[in-house]
Amino acid sequence: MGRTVTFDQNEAIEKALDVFWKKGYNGASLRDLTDAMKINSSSFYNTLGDKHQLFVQCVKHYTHKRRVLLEQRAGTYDSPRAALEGFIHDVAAVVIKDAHGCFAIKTAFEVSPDDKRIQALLKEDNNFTRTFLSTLIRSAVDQGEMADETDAELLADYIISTYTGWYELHLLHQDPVKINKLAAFTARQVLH
Amino acid sequence: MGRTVTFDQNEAIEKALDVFWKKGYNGASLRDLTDAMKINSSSFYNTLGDKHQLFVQCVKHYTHKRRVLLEQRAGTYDSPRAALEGFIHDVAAVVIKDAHGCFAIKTAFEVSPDDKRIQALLKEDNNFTRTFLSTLIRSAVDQGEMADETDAELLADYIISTYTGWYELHLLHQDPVKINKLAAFTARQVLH
DNA sequence: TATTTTTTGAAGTGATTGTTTCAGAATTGG
DNA sequence: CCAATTCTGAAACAATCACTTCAAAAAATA
Repeated sequence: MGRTVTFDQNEAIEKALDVFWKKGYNGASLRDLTDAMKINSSSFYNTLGDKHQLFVQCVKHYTHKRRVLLEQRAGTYDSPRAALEGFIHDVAAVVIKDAHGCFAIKTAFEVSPDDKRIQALLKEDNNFTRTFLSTLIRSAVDQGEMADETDAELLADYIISTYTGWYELHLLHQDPVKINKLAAFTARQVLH
Repeated sequence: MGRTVTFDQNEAIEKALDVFWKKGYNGASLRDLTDAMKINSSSFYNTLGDKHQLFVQCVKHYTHKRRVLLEQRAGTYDSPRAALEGFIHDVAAVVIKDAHGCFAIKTAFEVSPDDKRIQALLKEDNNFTRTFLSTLIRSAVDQGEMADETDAELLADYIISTYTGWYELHLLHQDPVKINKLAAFTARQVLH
């Protein structure tokens, strides 16, 4: 047996994600990426493949991390209605925090129309969030916290499409108050 | 006097806009652009400036065109409430039609954090839409078509942020029914 | 039509793109 | 400690990037 790889692959992907997040897929050069990952390009091509494969790994890493976070948070609430309200305000906090917007949304607009591999990953991530929300909504209905005639799927899509817009508004105006107001308004609308 | 420019500058900008719209700022090469515009690169640099100046012109062209269309449509309705409802369904139709999403939103995510010139243009466009909507809402309130306590600014931001998300959903799922359902739901929520 | 002015086409600029090559350093199992 | 194997660093790859140069073609004025 020969020498083993010295650098942490997961750590490298996180560094690369930062670069892609900031500069986008086309805006990030391989030099930007290898500089951030602190590995030589030969090591990169030997282990992680090429630029596109790295990007796929970054998208997977990002969506997986969000998924885990989502499930962790959900467990801390003691009613589905409270979980929904918590979700909406959590999203607002993330929108305000992320300087370059949501990596998934950014990627959806930049590469997804022409890159079916990436599109499939983002679609899957989107479906997960929708299922997560619609399940929560159905539980709330079952427990009498929300009206019986509520369309869970529709309301889930509604919530998702609403907060997507918050990212754009924050990118342009950088006004945290505006985002928080919108979140409060959305919570009121959804939970009436 | 010498020779005059033979190509139509406005037409060239429209062609360039198509390329930027499809490939993004970083994804579009100068070859892509001059090929689409059907002019030589020397003619391009002599008249339109460089890549970034062309992009600025494209953003201006796009936002201006939308602005004109918005004002035209608004005149065809006979009540502010009907105009609001019409606006929401018009947006849904555009979302379904545009293969690569809204150029302004796409650009907001791709370049606006690092390009203050572009950010300012998009912010201005966004402000125009908000003013347009909030004016409409205030008129509706004045005419007794909407509740007195309505926060016009907030509701305008709410509508904008909601339909931004429709673009992303349509990019990923390409499901017109879903978009129309969301539009109908949003109209119901806003106009209750 | 002659002259002046400007545009145009083709080729070429250096820099950067993503990717490869390969010799030598490093680390493993025997 | 040796030999086999694998990783690493630096240099180089062709292709493409945004952009320039310049002579010749074209058109406007006189």
